[in-house]
Amino acid sequence: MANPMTIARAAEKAGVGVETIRFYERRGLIAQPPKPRDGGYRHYDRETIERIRFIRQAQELGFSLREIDELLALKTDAHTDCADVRLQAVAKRKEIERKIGQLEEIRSALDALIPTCPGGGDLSACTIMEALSHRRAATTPAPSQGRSGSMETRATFTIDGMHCDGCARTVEAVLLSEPGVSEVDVSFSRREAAIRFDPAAINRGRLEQAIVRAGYSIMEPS
Amino acid sequence: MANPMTIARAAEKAGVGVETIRFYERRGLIAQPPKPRDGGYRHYDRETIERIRFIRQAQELGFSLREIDELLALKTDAHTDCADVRLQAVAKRKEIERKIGQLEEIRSALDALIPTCPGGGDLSACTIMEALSHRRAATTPAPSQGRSGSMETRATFTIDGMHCDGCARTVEAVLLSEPGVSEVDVSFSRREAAIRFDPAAINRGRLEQAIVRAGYSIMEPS
DNA sequence: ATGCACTCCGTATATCGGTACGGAGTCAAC
DNA sequence: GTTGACTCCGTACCGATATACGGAGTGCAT
Repeated sequence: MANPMTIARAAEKAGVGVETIRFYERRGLIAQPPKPRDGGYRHYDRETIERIRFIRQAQELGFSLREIDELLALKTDAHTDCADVRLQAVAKRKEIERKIGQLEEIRSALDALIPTCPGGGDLSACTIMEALSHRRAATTPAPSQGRSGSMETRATFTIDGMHCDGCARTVEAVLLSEPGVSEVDVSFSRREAAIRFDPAAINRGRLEQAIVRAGYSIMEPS
Repeated sequence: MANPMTIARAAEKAGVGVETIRFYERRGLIAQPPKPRDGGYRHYDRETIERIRFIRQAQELGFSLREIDELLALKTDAHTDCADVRLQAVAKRKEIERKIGQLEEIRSALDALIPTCPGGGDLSACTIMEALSHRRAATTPAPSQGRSGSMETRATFTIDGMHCDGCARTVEAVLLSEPGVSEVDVSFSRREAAIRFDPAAINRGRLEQAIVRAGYSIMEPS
């Protein structure tokens, strides 16, 4: 390559800050790239960029930097078996599952609490405050979520590869440009696209194709 | 009470550590209890113990210390309406919900990844590693890199509609998936795509089409 | 040969919720 | 009146994941 890639350009390509790269180097996550002469600038190659992207990807899957360190060590170790990696992934899934469970407990505690609160008036009547003061769970069945019977055809996809709200709007635009699509709501945070369309004009397969053509991918519900 | 409650006993009754109480005092979450004489020991009353328990309860519901601070301020403010408290609880519920959603995304990403992994054998076959390296969904077959050694041309486009580095990588991926494209460098900050391609296999027009299909637009060079 | 942007390195700072330490003071019992 | 447990206070540290700053050096274009 003609002009060597210095840290700012590498950071841009990898989608991180300059300081972050230096931080990763200090952490030992990426090797300090060779400098032409003592005192010169670091030159980054594609490998390193890939490595940084690997780190960010793994972070998005909930791996900590320490775990990513291990993952990277596995990667370069010739003796590593695929099972090792799979094991890590499974363990991480379990951990995520546990965290979800905890949060769901909290949620249902709040769900139990909120409806019993009068929602106005003196604090002394506030059941939420009371519950916080004396730990007692309010016992009210949570409002059930029942909704069915839509006239229109809808589809929901979970989409991988969106990086920001702008991506979500891009996907929206792409879908809306397909014939037969009447309404689209793409959420970046939920990684979801909800689409209303005319089944006579278009089908799920074509919608998927449009998304994939735009550079994103569909995650099949398992 | 006959014998006054010093910090260790208070901590035990409240179910926290001694240092934690001192920490809460420094944070202003609980008032520094009166000391009998200058230089004496703190004496704790039941109120304070209650307050500490309140803090722990709220923490279990996912409130941060800062939020608890606000909650406690509400509690002592005579003008507080119950609706204020309820509002906090509802907001917290929403936040919890969002966190659950994020974790569920991570879980389903892992769920998509794990079953496709052979679960044994060489790392090169590991779809999990691959997904981490190239941020493509596990279900997508990896296109093999072919290198045709012939004349290559470069093209540069200015692109409108990219919102982040992720968008830039998306465009990169889209372009790389076109036949005849050998190297792509998309910069978000410069809003530019530099492409090297084989003119026998593809032309500028088709490259533009690919970008537009992905939801971005080309700004014509004047 | 000068200017300017970039980079280097070490260090400091930020958040969150604590925990630990060290030296001095206090309290109660023996 | 001494011993031993407890407490006080300030301060430093933990772990995670970076971000910010400042002064000196480097690379490149004019």
